[in-house]
Amino acid sequence: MRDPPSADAITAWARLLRAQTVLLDHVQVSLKAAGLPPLVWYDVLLELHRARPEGLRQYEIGERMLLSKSNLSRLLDRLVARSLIERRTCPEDARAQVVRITGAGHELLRRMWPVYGRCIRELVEARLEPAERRRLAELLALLVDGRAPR
Amino acid sequence: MRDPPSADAITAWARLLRAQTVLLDHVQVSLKAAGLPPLVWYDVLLELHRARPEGLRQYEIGERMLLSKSNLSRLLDRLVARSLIERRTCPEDARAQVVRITGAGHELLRRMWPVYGRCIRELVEARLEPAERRRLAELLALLVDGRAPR
DNA sequence: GACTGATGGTTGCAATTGCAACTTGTTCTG
DNA sequence: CAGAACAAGTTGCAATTGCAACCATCAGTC
Repeated sequence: MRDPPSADAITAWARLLRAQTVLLDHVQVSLKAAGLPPLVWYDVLLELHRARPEGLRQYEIGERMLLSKSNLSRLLDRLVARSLIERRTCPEDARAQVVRITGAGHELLRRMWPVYGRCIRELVEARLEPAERRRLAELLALLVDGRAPR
Repeated sequence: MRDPPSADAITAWARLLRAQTVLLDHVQVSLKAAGLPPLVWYDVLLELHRARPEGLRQYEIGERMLLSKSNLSRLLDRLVARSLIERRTCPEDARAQVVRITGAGHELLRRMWPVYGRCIRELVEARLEPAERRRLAELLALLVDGRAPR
């Protein structure tokens, strides 16, 4: 190839993929072992928790979480089926749905957090010193947002 | 929860998830836009390329890539169907399959690399200084392997 | 106000994935 | 060496995902 990436860029990339796969896998397995739903449910509910009390429109959730809209639509169906969220048509825009978290949704967040939090302690806190964690977070932010003045 | 993870651990974790999602998505979209197969094909072929000339047993590929065996079995079916790899029964163990990359497999690696490599340049090399890339790689390695003396 | 193009969301369909059961062959134990 | 436990892969089935077509509504233009 014309201008191949530098070796250290490739290494960083490879390790990013690997780290994410390994750690995420650990979390998913832990959740499943505890009889809890998949992580993406937690993420959705957490977004909705943060967006209280107004809730979010579906496309806003999709943007934040980088989920395709069809995927999201059916994911929300499942959450509605368990009464973890409620979907109601938006007063200002009849096409749109406004999504809100329910009491049961909060309850599930509360039950998932101990397992999820423990994973974060084991996987991140136990393996990196505070300064290292901060540095890692900083570098990952650069990776996502570039050096743009935000 | 009893002993919640520190804020910086949570931030680092959240950014890791986000970084991986955003960057990986970019790569997948680029590959698709170029009419190329998904990244996991590349990864498998690359493992097999590295393992020349003997090839690998299926479970070895599974271990390296953290793929479930049923998933892997069918993924390899697809690669065989395109003649990118060949599967033949292992002489020492009649249960096992030995997998090798073919000429067409190498050819596909060669065609995917420009697109993949460009992504790495854009996503990693362009956004982090060399020292930052090395530091990131270092921290991610700690995250995966712990501080164990390797 | 009717027409055109964009937007928010859903749905049908095909491809991928995960789980559990199964097949075949190996290894261990007595 | 028989029998039990185990390991490598495959397969059936259900759940999830992605893509494209679609429906309904909204916004802009004339």
